[in-house]
Amino acid sequence: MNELVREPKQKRAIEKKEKIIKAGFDLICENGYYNTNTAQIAKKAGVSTGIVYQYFKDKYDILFEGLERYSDEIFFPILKNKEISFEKKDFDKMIRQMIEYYISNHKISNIAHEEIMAMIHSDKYVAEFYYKREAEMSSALKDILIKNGFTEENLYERVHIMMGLIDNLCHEVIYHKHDDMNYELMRELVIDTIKNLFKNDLV
Amino acid sequence: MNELVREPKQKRAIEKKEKIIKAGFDLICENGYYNTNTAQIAKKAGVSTGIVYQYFKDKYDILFEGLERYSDEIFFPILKNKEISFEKKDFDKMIRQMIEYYISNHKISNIAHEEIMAMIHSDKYVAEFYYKREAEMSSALKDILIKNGFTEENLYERVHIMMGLIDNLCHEVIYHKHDDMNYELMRELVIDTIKNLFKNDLV
Amino acid sequence: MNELVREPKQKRAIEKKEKIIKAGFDLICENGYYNTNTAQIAKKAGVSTGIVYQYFKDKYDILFEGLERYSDEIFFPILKNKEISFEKKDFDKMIRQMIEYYISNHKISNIAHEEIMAMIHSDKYVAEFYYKREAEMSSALKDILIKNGFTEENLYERVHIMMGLIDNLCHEVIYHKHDDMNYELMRELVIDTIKNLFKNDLV
Amino acid sequence: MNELVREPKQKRAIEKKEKIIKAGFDLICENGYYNTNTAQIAKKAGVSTGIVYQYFKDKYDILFEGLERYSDEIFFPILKNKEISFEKKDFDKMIRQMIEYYISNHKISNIAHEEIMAMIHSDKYVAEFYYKREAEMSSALKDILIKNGFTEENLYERVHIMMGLIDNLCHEVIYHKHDDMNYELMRELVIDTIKNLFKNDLV
DNA sequence: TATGAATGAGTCTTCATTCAT
DNA sequence: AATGAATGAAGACTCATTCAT
Repeated sequence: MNELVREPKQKRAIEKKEKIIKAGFDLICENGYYNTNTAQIAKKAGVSTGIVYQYFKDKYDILFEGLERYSDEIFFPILKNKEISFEKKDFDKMIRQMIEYYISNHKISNIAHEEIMAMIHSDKYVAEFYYKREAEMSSALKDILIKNGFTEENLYERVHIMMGLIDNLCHEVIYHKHDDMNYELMRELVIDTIKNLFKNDLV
Repeated sequence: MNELVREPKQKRAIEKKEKIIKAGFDLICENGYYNTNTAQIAKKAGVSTGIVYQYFKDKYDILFEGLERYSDEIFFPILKNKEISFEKKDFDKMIRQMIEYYISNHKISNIAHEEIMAMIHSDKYVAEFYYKREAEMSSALKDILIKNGFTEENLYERVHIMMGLIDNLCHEVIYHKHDDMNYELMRELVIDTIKNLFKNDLV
Repeated sequence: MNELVREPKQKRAIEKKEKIIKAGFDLICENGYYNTNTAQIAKKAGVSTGIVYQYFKDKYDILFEGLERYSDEIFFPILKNKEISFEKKDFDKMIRQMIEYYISNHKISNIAHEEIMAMIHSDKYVAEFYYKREAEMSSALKDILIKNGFTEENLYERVHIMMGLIDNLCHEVIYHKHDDMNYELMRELVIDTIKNLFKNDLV
Repeated sequence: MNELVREPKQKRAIEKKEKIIKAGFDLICENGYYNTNTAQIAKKAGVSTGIVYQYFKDKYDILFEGLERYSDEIFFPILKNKEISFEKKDFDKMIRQMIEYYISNHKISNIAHEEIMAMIHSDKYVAEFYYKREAEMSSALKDILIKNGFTEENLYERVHIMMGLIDNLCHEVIYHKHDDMNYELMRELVIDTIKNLFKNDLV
């Protein structure tokens, strides 16, 4: 363990640190944590192996800082999307937009998404981080909905269930096209189900 | 890579192979694939390291055969449960039983479940295997429901959505107790949601 | 840390372990612990680097087992010397023989002696081991002297002081020939001093 | 190897160099040469790592200059002690004072003493330096004794033997309390032995 | 079949030293 | 004269896989 891990202050150093994080995270997202080594990370970041350990405690630390920087982009980009209308009257449209957005986003970071999910399931701290972030995002979405006139009652729970439904649907659509599953139909069933969850708000 | 992997025919040999699979799978489930080595597996199985490579192409092969043998126990034990009534008139009870069963089962194989989920997300072939099995199980459940009087229309899709809802709920309950989430409430919401999915069958 | 360090049972394996200990100890004695690496040890022992860690927990472990095997040869060979007479009447001769023996022995394992002394001074466990062994040897010498008619009173302490005097003298003679020091004279002074320590036994 | 090591002439530069030497020596004394790195030294000295190599050829050089500055304090402080009377008539008292002083001094710089001893035994140049200094100190002590009326004959050799006896005794007392060794007794035996060495001077 | 000893490439990490600024 | 970022070789240790018996 290097006791002299430094927090870079000069602009160039900060950029270098970011480069390492990006390179490390990209590689891990592409090949998995165990199939990525520090030499590869250093090479991709355009630095020497030694410098890596002046910015990071260990290989794991690179992953973790990467998670902090980039996992929102992969898992929770919806709330940043300005085109989605969260108004009650646009509910049906909103759900459809969220699904569309989710799927297109998943498709871009397909492998990354899966590799990170793998880590969430195998590493305690990654899991902790992810679930905390997930809770924050559910809360944020809840707040947005309240602002748009949704009833507060059970809202957190309903939002959570809704996110799960969307998540499962999209995952299904993207990854494991079962031949005998009708995805158009499934999408409509999911949307109906979500609407039912919010039936009190939708008159 | 050993080209001479043999399929054991004698009884003792078959038992030995099974021992290795069991030992390997147990260890991987407990500590993860990358944190389990072949020496440990051999030791736990009570065989020499060398013999392992007469039964298996490589370490990965042990995992895979383990998956084939034991993953159902971890992921899809519900259908084997004789106490669950799948009749239409017991629908509410059925859902509750499934949730109960799912949770108690998860709790037992907590770590195993997570480690395998990790592999599903990081390994193409494990994923393929799992999703195929998942589809088979959904089909089987669908058939059971049909036998018990459920409408066939969209049934496969509805079953899939239902399983996802239960899965998310249980995962939530078991792993990441968010302080501000009311799980009793959530459970009832999920059950209502599922009932809504099958409203045509439930008059 | 390798949990699977094995204690070799087959003859060839035991020989191999001994070879590693010998190679490691020799290299450490010649170049010092920090200037010896595991690859060198393996090479000198004629084995691969990997095998080293099947017999030893770590590099330090090699050193320590070497100490247990060989340090007596370097530090306390006197008692094994059959030619030395420990009888009271031969006291003067005995001292001279011990000095001779010590010096010739030191000269052979000159560097080894110093490298181990270095470790004794810098490593807690090596020190502990050495001082325990030293005490055992002083006790053994005491017992021999008692058997040869020496008074038991204060004998342990007198033996210890005697050993220190011989040690210093020999070290002086071998390592740092100070130009202005007369070693012949010093030797005689030391012998006289020792005789004085045992004057009650020597009439 | 840096060919441009400069000898600092300005006061501030000299102070900086001294700071590095002190920091380096302190750290090495505490943790050993191999467990001290240049970054730690620079940090403790309050300078940058780069500057170190403007004042010193390499890490070893820092150690060596430290030795030159500070080793006397650790190994030969006795001669500087004004309270010790070296007169013939106070001989018994002198020996006792020296032993006391030695022990209390050892106790303070316990670890430092051992770490430097380790280097003396493992490094040729450190050994050379130390033994030269030791000889100078013996000479100085000899001169003091002559001034106080001691016979010159064999004095250098007798002083050396005496120092060795004290050294061994103190080391014994401080480091490895053997349960079965009577230290009070040993001390008296050593004092008697030393007196015997100087019996011609003590009538 | 079976053993377990043996291999050696591969991994993370450290650190003395140099270099751009 | 000074900084501290950067280098990269080197080291301890691991482990899937093979081999001699």
